[in-house]
Amino acid sequence: MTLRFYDSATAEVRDFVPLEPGKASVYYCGATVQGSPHVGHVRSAIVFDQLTRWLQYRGFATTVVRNVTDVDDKILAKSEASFASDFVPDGSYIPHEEWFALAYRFEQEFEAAYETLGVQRPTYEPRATGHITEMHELIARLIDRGHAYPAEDGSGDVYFDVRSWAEYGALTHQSIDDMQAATDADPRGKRDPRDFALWKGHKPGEPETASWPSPWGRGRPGWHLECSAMATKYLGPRFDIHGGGLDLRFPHHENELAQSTAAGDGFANFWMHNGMVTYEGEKMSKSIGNVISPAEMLALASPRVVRYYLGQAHYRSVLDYRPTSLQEAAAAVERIDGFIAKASAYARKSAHDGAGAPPAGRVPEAFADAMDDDLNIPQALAALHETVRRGNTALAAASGAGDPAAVSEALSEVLAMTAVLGLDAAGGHAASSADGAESGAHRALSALVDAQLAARAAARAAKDWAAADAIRDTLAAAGIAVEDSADGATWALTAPTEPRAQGAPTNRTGA
RNA sequence: GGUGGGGUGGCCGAGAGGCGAGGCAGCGGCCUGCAAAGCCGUAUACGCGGGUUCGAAUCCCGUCCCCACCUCCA
Repeated sequence: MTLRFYDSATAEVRDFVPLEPGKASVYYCGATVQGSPHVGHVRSAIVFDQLTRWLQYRGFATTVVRNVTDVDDKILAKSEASFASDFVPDGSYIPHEEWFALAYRFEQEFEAAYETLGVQRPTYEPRATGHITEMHELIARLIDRGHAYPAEDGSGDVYFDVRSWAEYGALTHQSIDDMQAATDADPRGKRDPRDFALWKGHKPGEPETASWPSPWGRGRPGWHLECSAMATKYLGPRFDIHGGGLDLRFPHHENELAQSTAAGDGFANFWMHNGMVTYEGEKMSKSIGNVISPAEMLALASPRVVRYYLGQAHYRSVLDYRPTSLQEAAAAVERIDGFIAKASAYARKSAHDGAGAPPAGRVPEAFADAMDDDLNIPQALAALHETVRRGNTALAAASGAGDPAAVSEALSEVLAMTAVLGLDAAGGHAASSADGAESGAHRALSALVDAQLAARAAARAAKDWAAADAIRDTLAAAGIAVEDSADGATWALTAPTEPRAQGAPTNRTGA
């Protein structure tokens, strides 16, 4: 099967033919760093990380650009509020914080969340404030071509002239005349209420530090412009894929497309949009307040489980979060990890030459076909679980004599699949407690548990079942699960997912 | 008003004219001292009403409901 993606602009699945053979260029919208990340941001990053990893697996030299919007109305407003006399710190915002300090602080929070959840760093991660000159050049081109104009009210704003561009609305298949007039449309110096700001004139009261000189007066960038300027700077006037959340399709991406194509650039060949995350059927949104932070999720489950959960649905569908969601994901992850741990141990044992566990190999054909088909992750996961089952069967068959070849093959395939899914990267390291995790505390615990298991083995040998079971129960109560196998007992810490996580996150705001 | 996405078994979640993806939970079995883990088996599922067809969850007509975007949002 050839690699195909759904293109939002044409509303169809098309073969992916890169502009340059063997290469792929991807731009996806990162965050406006005006607050802490929430799961929607992280889902989007995971989706495009999966895309990146799959392009890389398919052999494309992939260049990925993700922007940081580090100046905008909200960042300035949050900063301004932090200086107000009646400002109340709420845990996320602190008093007297300059806008650039606030933006950078949240940028680092985003980076930490991405890192924890195994999102590969993009090739480039440009900030809007670092590309003012490129934006000016783009604005000048648009004015020259008759698609932009300085505000007629002397505000210093520069607007894109939507009526001058017949293709405006092409991305979302809307015509300007059918669009509902925005309730807060501020006509100011606009020729049409749909015209959007490329450049925002500096206003009295706004910090001087958030303004830059320009041919149209001091000011700062309009939101949409930065993406056009930075995408074309790093990827060229035409590139392969532009991504982002579905809610960015309009107006953000529509405006990007309009300004770039009106300026004469080809811009994106494919538009890919990930679906929203909902909370029990309702969209998570800052304005509604029903958001769950990645931090809250990570308090309930390991990074690996959170990554699995956020990445398990098809990227275009809605992902609905419920209080039981993470437990369900944890069960699936434990099944996968259980196989990896057992198969790795088996491979080390059976490899008399000390070769150890096999490295990640090729992905099964069924998995590859699913991924090629517009990143059909749910179907790819079916292939993953089938391989795990096959591997477990091989392990069971091996308990007598063995089927090391089959175990080794399944393990290498499973490792390849988890690598493509980014599960191996989440949390910084694999979750297997059988090896790794060589902290002092772990060593100490290991010694204590091994002693307990030795005592239990002795009790079992003496057929003192009561004593043996008492030891197992004690360990279980401490969060240590014991598993017997043909060659002795193994133990593992019970996954951190709280079995009683029935209630909604307690610090859910609103409602 | 305009644009787009949905309603699949107890739950999550694929599929898109004929073989009941996969996971979780449940039930039966194997294994186990008992468990756990693992393996095998196990479901009159496709919002509702019509229609087309040898055959429809998938196509057509009608109908009900949900969600998103059109305003900052991943």
